Amino acid sequence: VARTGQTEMAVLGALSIQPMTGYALRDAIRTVLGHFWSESFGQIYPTLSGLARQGFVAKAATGAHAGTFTLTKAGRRRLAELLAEPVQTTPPRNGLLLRLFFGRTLGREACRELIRQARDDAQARLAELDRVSAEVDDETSADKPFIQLTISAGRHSARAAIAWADESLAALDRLDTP
Amino acid sequence: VARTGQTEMAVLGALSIQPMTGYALRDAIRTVLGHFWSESFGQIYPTLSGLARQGFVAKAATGAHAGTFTLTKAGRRRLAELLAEPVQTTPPRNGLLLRLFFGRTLGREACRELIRQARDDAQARLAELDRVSAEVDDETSADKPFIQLTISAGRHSARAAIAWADESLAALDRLDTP
DNA sequence: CACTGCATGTAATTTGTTACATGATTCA
DNA sequence: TGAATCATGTAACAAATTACATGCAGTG
Repeated sequence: VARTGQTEMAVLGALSIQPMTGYALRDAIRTVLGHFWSESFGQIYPTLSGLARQGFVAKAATGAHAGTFTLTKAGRRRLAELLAEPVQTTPPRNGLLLRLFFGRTLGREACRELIRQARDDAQARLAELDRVSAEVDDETSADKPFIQLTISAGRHSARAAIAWADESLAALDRLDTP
Repeated sequence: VARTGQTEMAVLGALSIQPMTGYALRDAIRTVLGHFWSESFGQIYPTLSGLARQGFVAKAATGAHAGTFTLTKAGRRRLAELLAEPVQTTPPRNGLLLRLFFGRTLGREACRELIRQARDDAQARLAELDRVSAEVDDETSADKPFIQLTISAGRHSARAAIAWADESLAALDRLDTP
């Protein structure tokens, strides 16, 4: 069961910021990269084993970081290599829009409910990102400006979703009372 | 090889708007739903066979629509059922943001290039959606308002991407000349 | 000492993509 | 009559999720 470059990139990248155990890695990917990335549980350990076998990461046996996986020189090179590869976009699959497209069959009220739900989700996402952004601003790290870039992307996207939802709810209301 | 509800929904939904051959279906999903949905080639025929076996679609043998797949009564019920199911969101996997997050390793200029690329893509997407929106506005169909909803979502998202890209490029420039 | 969280892994299953294979029809 | 497009499918492969299984360490 070979692993793909995508998962490798996330794992190597996370370890480039800090040595971690597999468990902590999973947690970091969920909480830190969670806004734009995800790895399923069963991916991480096999990927780590593979990377270790190829000499890209090493499990520290001693010292303060005992038990954690560390990026090797070769691993750092491999990461740079992977990052330089062209971005592969995943084919879009938006279940919400698919349902709205067939809104005539689904019914207007159900559509409204879906949109309201999407609006609430976006609102919550935005609040969370605002919180995280402020938190990141307080720490000092060479990665900070890049992290803020990704957070900003999430905020723009959330605000767009909210604006769209409001507009769409109004448009649906106009359908009922022409 | 059982098929999932997601693909079924897209296929039944497309056929609810117009009877089509499998080939046309693939084309319609690519061009009409393409902004927010995709089905790989090898999914459509097996799904159609499955739906036919269950009596949700029928291949018209005669008449003007000979050779096309048509939604049956049961199929229409099944579609309503599927549309009513809760939206399952796919786990996020944004290769662009993953790379930017590790921007320190990737390098500033490479980051800029990625963002410029993303901006161009969004710009092209927006122009295309504007075109499609105007096109849809001209025809008269009961589906029109719902279709416009999905197009509007794409436009909001594209505009957000452009604004984010501009902001981010400026932020990266400020890093170089503090 | 029971419970919670840390830590590591495997197996089964689902899902989806790519590439291949085939034949009919249309059009230049 | 050759090339392109329409049309239908299958097989091999790749990727990812879920659920299962296990053990240790700290703590109330």
